[in-house]
Amino acid sequence: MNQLPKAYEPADIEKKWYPLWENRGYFHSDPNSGKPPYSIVIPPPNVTGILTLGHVLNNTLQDILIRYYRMRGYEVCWFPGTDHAGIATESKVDKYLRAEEKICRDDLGREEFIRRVWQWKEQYGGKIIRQLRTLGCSCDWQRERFTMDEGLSDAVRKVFVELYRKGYIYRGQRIINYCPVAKTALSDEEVIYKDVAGKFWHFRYPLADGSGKYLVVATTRPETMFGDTAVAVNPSDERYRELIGKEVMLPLCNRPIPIVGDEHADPAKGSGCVKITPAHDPNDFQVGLRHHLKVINVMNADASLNASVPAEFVGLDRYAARDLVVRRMEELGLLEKVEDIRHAVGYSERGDVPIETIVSSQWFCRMKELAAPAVEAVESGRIKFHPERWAKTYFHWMENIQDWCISRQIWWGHRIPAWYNDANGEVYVGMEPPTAPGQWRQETDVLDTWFSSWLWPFSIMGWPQKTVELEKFYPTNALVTGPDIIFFWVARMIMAGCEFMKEIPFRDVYFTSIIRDDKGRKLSKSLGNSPDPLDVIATYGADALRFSIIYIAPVGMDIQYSNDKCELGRNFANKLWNACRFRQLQGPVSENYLSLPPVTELSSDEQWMLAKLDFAVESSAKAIEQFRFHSAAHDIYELVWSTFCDWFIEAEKQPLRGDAGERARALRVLDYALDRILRILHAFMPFITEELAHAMGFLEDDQSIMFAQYPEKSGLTFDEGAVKLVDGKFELVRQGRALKANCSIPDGKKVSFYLKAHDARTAEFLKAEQGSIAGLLNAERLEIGTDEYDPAAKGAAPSLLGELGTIYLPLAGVIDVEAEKAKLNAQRTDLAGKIAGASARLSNEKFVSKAPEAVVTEARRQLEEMRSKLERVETLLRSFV
RNA sequence: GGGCGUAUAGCUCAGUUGGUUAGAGCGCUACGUUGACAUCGUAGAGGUCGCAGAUUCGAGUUCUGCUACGCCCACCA
Repeated sequence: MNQLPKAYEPADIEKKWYPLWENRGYFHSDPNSGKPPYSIVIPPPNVTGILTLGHVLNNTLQDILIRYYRMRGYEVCWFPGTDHAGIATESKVDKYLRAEEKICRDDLGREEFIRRVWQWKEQYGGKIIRQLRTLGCSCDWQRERFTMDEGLSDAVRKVFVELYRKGYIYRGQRIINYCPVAKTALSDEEVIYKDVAGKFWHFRYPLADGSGKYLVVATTRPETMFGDTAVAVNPSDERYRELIGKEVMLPLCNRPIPIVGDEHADPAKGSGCVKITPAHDPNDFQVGLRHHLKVINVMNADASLNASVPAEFVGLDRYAARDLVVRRMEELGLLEKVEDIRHAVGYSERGDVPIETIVSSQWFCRMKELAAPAVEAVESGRIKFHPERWAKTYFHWMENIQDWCISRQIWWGHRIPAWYNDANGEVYVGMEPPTAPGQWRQETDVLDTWFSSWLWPFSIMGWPQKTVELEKFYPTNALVTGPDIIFFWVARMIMAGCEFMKEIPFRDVYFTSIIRDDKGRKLSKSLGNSPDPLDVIATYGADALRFSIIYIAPVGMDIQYSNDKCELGRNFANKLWNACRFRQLQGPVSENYLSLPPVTELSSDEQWMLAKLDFAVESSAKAIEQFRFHSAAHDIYELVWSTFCDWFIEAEKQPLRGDAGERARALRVLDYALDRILRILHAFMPFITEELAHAMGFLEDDQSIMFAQYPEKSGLTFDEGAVKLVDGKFELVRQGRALKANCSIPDGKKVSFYLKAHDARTAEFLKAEQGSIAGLLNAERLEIGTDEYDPAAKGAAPSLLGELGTIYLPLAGVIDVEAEKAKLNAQRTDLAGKIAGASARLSNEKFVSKAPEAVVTEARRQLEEMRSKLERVETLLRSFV
């Protein structure tokens, strides 16, 4: 066994263990094992993606669950993989080709472009998957999948065909969101609304009867006026009732359009007249349907104006057209006024440009029927959300669910399995191309990326084939993801699971916090405030990053992250390292550390330690099972640093210097505790715990802490009184140190203390602990008694009162009497106030009669205690006179 | 417009079903290398728990209203 270096250096250790784990197949699961299953599917990162702090948090949490349940004896499987991310990848590769080869998508043509994307994917894709290994994630890499793998593509086609045959999937002409950069339709969820400054133009539309009268209509989108096919007024609006059925002359086009009566027009808004552009506005589209209006699309795919508009506007970009329309209207004296407004404008999620709403022929999926069982699954509690409140968001969306626009006019993705026969107008939809004779032309559109993602929990396990993986691991246990994709992904997976598997895809959904910088800003490349996790790992270590991010993650709120917060985890790792180093310097591991001697043979300190350890074993396990990771991390941190290192190791330095029996027992308890601490911690800090478990001799070379059993409680029953006495003992030690510090005595200088116990039984305990207390105080001499101690007789002595007694620091002649008196007076005032409060409460008849018995008894006990404390303070004060 | 969240120490946050004297980490101050650890130790300063009411013997904790900040959904001709 090599001696541990003085400081923990994570780099080499992390590099050593991960390949070893992976090569030994530790991450690979056996669906045929008899163990109970525990499974998670990874939220598949984009194949173009690189590791961000969001991924670090998300995947650390999943790894904690996986490692925890593995140690609990489950057959765990964490299914990893990546998403083809249609639009994102297509534009990324397009950019790459433009930069590297000065060619673009359209130069290559569909087939060649797709070939090049695959090529790019093989070469650069999936980087994030390699980075997850650096973080220590114990994914079953042999089961890694990609959403465009053959099997997963089968699943997509099968689902499409099934839903088509069921009548849920249909092709229709409707208003959709359109991104002029990606030149494709988008779903409602891919539109981000931003509040921006804009203008509200009020135009005069002259009546067609030549009377010179006009109607005023207002718009934020002047360039779409060429698509106007009516002006609507409310039928109940007296001002315009007479005009319904008449026509206005659409300026610039000089095309007459009807005035229709429709409830959509709100008499209270503006002039009460509203222009109707069915091709470019969802509401107007509905009005158009009601009145059988013409639908005139005025835009090309890139959002420039098309040939349906007057010649001087054709080909103009939408914003150039807007300016020109306004100018021409003004010239015609038809611009009534312009208002500045702030309004929400839809932006394309990927392209970050304003989207267009246009009428277009697309494929849709009807969602209402699919939503019903998915709502029920969450309502009934079969699926639980953590934090629970996200269920409200989910219900709200599900109850108002709209049909899903699933077709995309791009090339990278699952091509829609539909074929058209132009000769007879027939449409064929099937898993395989049509075999019927005739000229068949396949649909050129591909499916929305999420149309494969929503099948992920079962397509990754081989569906539609019947596989042992599905049999064993579906439904999965937990899903860990961000609340930002609750609609995109979580809701749809639940729907798909219910529809195609007739079974929910997961039981618990844990929504992670969003990570921000230390100023509360979102992390983004453009702000340059997005740290590279690999740099952080290189600086602090993967364990440190993992532990820190869990430790600082507030419950259900955003995380304020900065790299220096990783010092917490690094320091913690180093503390643990040195605790083990201390133990190692004491000699080889105890033979029998896996068990404990009977309680009666343990010192009170040891009982104290083991009682705290038992508590932490239980509380941290419960916290993990309830998805309170942050609380588990805090419990363990406290256990290791404060309980084990600050107090227990320090206290055990005495028995370690004792006789052989005492020393052996101390070593055995230290080993027992350390072994368990490492196992509790392993899920959080996999590398250092594996290293230490081996270095300490807890494991053989061919073993791994990954499969060590998660600790159970010791099974011993500790004397509660004894544990409390130790708490009191440590309090006295703390007070003794405080006395020394208050008198400005350097730690290194040895002084004598006098300890007066409150009663004979306590005195007996303290006497038994005399050596221990003296050691912890680094005291020259420590006297213990119950007899009356007269500080004046030995010179004025500063003192402090604890639960068990009073500790004195006799300093003949050297202490500041006035300062001492001031301190005691402050203590007296404090106690008197509290006693007044407590006795007031106790003399309140209502409190005594209504509060639970235990609370009243406890209050009485405390009052008594404070009174006797006060008495002692006053005695001391008198002694100074 | 509808919904959700947050407000506790200088900063970031804990605080379980109401029950004594509200905690931690970082930062700050003082002292300190006693053979695990200066990535450390010891001690200390620092809080009328956003505001106003209500319920209760008792409220950081429950209820109502308000203020501030943040997020989501919808609408905006």
